[in-house]
Amino acid sequence: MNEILKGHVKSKSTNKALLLFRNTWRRRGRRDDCSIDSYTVLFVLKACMIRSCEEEIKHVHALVLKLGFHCIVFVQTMLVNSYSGARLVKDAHKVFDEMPERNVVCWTGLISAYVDNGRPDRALKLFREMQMENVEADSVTVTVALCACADLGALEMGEWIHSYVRCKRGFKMDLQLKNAVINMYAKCGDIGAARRMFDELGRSRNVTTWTSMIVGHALHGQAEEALRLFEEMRSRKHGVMVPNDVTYIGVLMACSHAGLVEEGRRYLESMSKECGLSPRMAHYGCMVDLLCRRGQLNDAYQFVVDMPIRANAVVLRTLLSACSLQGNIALGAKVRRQLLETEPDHASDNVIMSNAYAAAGMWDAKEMVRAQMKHARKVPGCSSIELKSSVHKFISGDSRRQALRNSARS
DNA sequence: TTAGGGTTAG
Repeated sequence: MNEILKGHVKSKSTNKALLLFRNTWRRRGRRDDCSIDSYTVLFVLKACMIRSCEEEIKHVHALVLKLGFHCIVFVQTMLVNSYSGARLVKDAHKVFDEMPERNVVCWTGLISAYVDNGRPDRALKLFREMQMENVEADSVTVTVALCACADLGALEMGEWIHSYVRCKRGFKMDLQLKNAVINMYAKCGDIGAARRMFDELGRSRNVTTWTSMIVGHALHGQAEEALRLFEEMRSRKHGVMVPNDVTYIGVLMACSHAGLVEEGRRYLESMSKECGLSPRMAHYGCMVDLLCRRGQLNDAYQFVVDMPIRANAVVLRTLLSACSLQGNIALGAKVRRQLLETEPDHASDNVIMSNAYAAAGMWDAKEMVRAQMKHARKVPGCSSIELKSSVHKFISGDSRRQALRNSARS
């Protein structure tokens, strides 16, 4: 049965996998050869992880305890990963805490869990704890830790990790890790270091290497270089290098930062025509941003109306912010009405609109929005700085400073 | 037979 389960999970047929397991579970006891073992629950947990269903994971977790498989490290690691996939980081951490022995894979699983769930600061703290427990990081752990640095903008920590892997004897830096280094430098503001690493890679670059560098240049406002790299990537010089949908996000971001409307439209069109890729919300979002930055608000609105998919709140908010900044009250009010349908109770939309009314001297309208805001949920603003490889987080309206002691140099 | 890799709009 395990082989069939494995096949279903591999082909992402999670329904079939769970159905097979349920039937086998029901039949248990009637036959002597009940084939449920720790491998079975491992595959079932993997199916649950793909589905990210909280109830299913908790149900299988209960079964794991009942069957006595809770001390098997493979099962425990899969539980950590499954809980993380369902955004239940506390549960993932609880499983980890209860593990009698932890190896590098389960440490990496929990570090990834925090990165995946928007807590890169906690991820780096764990990375340091892991080292203090003398568990040696491997290339996967380091790749994930570098991603946490990139998310936090923690350049010092990223540099330390980079020099650690370069100096450590016998440590093999594979391409995925090198790509993570490029991404870390680009996101942490050292575009020169990112580019040096990219140049060093030469012919061993893959599509992710190219994409990371294109996105990096775009984020630094170096649109010309980003687009030049894209054209170079597509030239025969580098063999067959097919851009993917993320590469196109980088290209559209570059166009947006440089105000290249026509080029942006052309790239969006070429995405499906030349590469057979379907634009996603993020691509349309880039185009809306591009039109807005050029001051073409009506074109941006028409673009949203003509989009083959319904605009999400992020796209509408891009448009609303641009209307507010450029003083287009009428269009702003129209977009805000759509936003209220798409995502009501988002305080920042009302703040944007209220400020727009205030800037236009429309005090009654402003007061009306302010009155509505009293019932809205407010999410506090948050920022962080890195000092001597420690990340310090500040929450607005909160005098407490959360010093996150994740010093790297221990 | 068994666990981990992270280039994504604002």
